[in-house]
Amino acid sequence: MLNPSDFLEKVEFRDAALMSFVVSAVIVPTYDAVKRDLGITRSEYLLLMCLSHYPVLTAQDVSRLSGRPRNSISRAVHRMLAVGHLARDPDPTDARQARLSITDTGRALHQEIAERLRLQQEAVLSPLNAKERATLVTLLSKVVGGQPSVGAAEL
Amino acid sequence: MLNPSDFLEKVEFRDAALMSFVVSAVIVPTYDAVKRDLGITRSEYLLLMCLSHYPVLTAQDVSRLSGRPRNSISRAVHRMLAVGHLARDPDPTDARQARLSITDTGRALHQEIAERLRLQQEAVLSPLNAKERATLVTLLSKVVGGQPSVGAAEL
DNA sequence: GCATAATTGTTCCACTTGGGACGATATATG
DNA sequence: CATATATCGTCCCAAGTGGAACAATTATGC
Repeated sequence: MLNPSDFLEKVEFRDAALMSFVVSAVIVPTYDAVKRDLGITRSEYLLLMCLSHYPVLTAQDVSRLSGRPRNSISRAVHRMLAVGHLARDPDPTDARQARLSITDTGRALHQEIAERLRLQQEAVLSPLNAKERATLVTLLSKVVGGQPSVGAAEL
Repeated sequence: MLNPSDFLEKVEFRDAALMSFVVSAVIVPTYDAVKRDLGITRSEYLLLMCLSHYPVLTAQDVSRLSGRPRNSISRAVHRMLAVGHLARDPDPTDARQARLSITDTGRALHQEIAERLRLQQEAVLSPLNAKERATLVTLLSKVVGGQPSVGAAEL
């Protein structure tokens, strides 16, 4: 029977394909489960994640951090506002932008999702021991640090 | 100014995020350019890639190899047939399925796209020397080989 | 052998996505 | 100070996506 991983021995850009395979193994099943169980889309989670790590951001900030277009963030903001995971206050110094911050329920939701992703990451990377794991992170960090212009991760 | 890579030091699943960042740096700009210059979508390229590595496949085979749903493959097959990058012959032993194969122009197109991806991969991974590169591949292969059930890479 | 189940490829449709344009506001320039 | 330019958030719309149902065909079970 044909298998998706058969490709990894043939593809012309094997290193990237291997990494993509590993990333997908972490993210895809987890997001499917998150969407099914919690009703949260990827854009919405990215929004919560951004606000979990920065106390106040504008929608534009989130767009730049996450690499998603502004209209996607705008939609996510409205949904998260409607369910109370977000607070929005007008910026007193600039009426164009609004100051977004996460609520307690939003933070709890983020932690639940992040924990799922972390657990799946541990499961996928379990074939590596601690030293190998450290080496992997070192190498990846070196690659990221060497990029001239930075895009965004497709989390 | 906020930067997408700021996240990589904060995110709860850093290893996967680092890998995702690197994969995106290879794939996203290249596919954008391929779509702009050559008018080929990701599903269509995946179809050509599958058929470049296997002489004859059914649409179902391509679906399983690429991890895309069958209707996406069906659409891609029709488009690639229309522009002559694909040939389709009925299977004499099973009238349900059709035998797909790539044409010379399709193969040339695949090679053009694969070369672009390979070049971008080399640029992104250029911070690593040959030994580091080999270590990275070894570690990634170990991870992939240790997965109990295999999904698909999001190429 | 015949009814039932499974498989292939396709079509339909609801949903998501992101580019472009827009009004409102802020900044830069002359 | 006035006008042009830039930025923020939003809305509209075309394009892409994948789930579900479907007809045609093949495999399976009794």
